Amino acid sequence: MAAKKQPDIPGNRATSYDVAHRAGVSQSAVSRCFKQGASVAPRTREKILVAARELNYHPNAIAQGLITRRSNLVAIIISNLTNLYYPEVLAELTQRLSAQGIRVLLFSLAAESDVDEVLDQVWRYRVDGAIVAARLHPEQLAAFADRGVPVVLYNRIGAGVPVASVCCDSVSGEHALVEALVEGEHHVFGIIAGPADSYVGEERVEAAQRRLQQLGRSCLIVRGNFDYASGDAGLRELMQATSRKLDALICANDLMAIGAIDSARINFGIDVPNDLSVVGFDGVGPATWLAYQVTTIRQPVRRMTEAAV
Amino acid sequence: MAAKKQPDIPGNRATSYDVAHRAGVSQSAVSRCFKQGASVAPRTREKILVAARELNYHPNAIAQGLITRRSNLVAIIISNLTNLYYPEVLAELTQRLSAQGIRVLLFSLAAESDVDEVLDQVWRYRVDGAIVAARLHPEQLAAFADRGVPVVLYNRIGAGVPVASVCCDSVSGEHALVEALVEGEHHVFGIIAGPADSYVGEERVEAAQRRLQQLGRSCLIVRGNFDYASGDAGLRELMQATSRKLDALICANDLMAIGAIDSARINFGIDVPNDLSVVGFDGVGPATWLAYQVTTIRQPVRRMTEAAV
DNA sequence: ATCCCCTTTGCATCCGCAGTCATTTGGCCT
DNA sequence: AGGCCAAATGACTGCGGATGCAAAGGGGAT
Repeated sequence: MAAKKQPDIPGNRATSYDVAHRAGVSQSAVSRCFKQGASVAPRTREKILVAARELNYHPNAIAQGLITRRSNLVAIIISNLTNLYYPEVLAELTQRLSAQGIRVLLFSLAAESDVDEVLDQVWRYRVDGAIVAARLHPEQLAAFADRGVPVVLYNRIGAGVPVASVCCDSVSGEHALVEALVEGEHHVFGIIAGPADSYVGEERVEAAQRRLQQLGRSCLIVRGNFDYASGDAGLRELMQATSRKLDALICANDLMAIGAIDSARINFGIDVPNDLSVVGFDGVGPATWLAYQVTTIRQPVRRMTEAAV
Repeated sequence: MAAKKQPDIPGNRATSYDVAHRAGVSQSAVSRCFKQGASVAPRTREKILVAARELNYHPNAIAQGLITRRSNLVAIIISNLTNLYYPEVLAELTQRLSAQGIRVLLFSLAAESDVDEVLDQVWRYRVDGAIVAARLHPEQLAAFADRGVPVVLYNRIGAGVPVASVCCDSVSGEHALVEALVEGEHHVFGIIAGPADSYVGEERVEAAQRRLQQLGRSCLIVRGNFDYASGDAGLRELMQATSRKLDALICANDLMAIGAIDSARINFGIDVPNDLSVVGFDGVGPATWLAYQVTTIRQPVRRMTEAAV
């Protein structure tokens, strides 16, 4: 008479015991039934599944995580999601991880200094791994190692610490871009680099610069910070710095390339791409828009994420 | 002698018992120490905190979740992250929720049909709430209610079911846009709508259309599906359908507006904005780029997310 | 029919922590 | 010094499910 549990009250979810009771078996049987590969008689399994459906039972992942010590969670830490490039990566990652039965715990940083707070949370949730697209101090990286949490750095590299990381092959990508430009009879080269502390930015620029030298070309370099506005700013700087007519521009990422193109057309009346060729790097969506058609190296998002998994 | 636990082995994390033992207190004390508002003597707290730091102890959120029945997790379900508009929202949301001590479990859908799989996971993790920017069947919505999981629909609305949702005030936004266009001496109006099953899309278009009628203007409407390509396609359709010179174009979102602008310039040689005014809706980043300067209503992301929390 | 072996099943225990209750401690007043 | 009350602390249980182990069941071969 005194029903301790009222199955109709919202939030009072069925447990494996409830299912077991209803199916007339033990809790272990229910547990085994939901763990594939376990030995359960077809008849029993059927009974249990029916009972589970009737009670609307879903195994409690929290409890599972507690006992198995596997949360099936990975943390994804991204410094600034508005980067235009990350959303694509993120979508790809979450879907791919989902397919593996792994859930994504997302963290996004308002400021780089928040990393420590975020990491605290990461530890608490006992994640099985982490994918990081943000700057990490060596000691933060070491913290992952201490706790046995696999980390994959995305387009970053560990400063002196051995750590897994997936990066696109910036070097050969830039080489290809430079070669294409040189073959296209371009002569006055400009480069808009990324911020000095960006690993990929530096790598790309260095690669481009080296190749240009090998091919006997020189170039001007200015710095941006990967956003749209710094494409504009970078172009202005370059225009001021050179007296000769700039006809090839290499940008460390697509967004700056787009900014530079817009600026060239609007502020300087330059005909892109006829009078000035602009190349970027990333292959983000907008680069393919009619107005831009930036030549760019599309980062192999798919393969990169696969490797990350 | 026989150390059962070797604290140095990675992955073997300290528990509250370990901390208690080291600090010479009971496990309860440790627990209380990390729960603010509990009564712990300052001296004891100090001892515990020292021990915790030495052992690198972080409370296990999984175990906490199991016993308190609060996971401190919210699910965020987004159908297509590449929408350009969502990343901004997502970043804002994660940061805001983090500030509240709530973590984000991210799900992204490859296809609308995957919703049920995703929901299964959502139930398993016993999330405390969910924010959904995807189409949900009424029965799916009902499932949330059954389980007592608060849902917030983002720019969607429940089909006949009462449910919390945050939306931007599309109606007055569109009214304002239309009025601005009419005052600007525009005469031939075109509208590129969203897909028929998009709630916000329809709402925006209807609002614009109604206002145009009130002001004695008529317009042509074609459909798109919110992406860049359909801005181009929509414009082509409109150009074909009307003999008079189109001079005002209203798009249901920014991305289509951008697509239309590019198409107008490149495929039709139209001078935007001098010969054709284009307005959008969203206020996504690229809309503010030099080349576009789309007039748009910026959705109040900040306030919307706050409301969602 | 008997025996044997393999598949099913149930029991008991543990994962790490929060909260309940009973006990102890310490401060303070008379 | 004795007594009293509130604050501080510890033993204990349970959240929901996984898993080792022993017991029970079923089928075939002899």
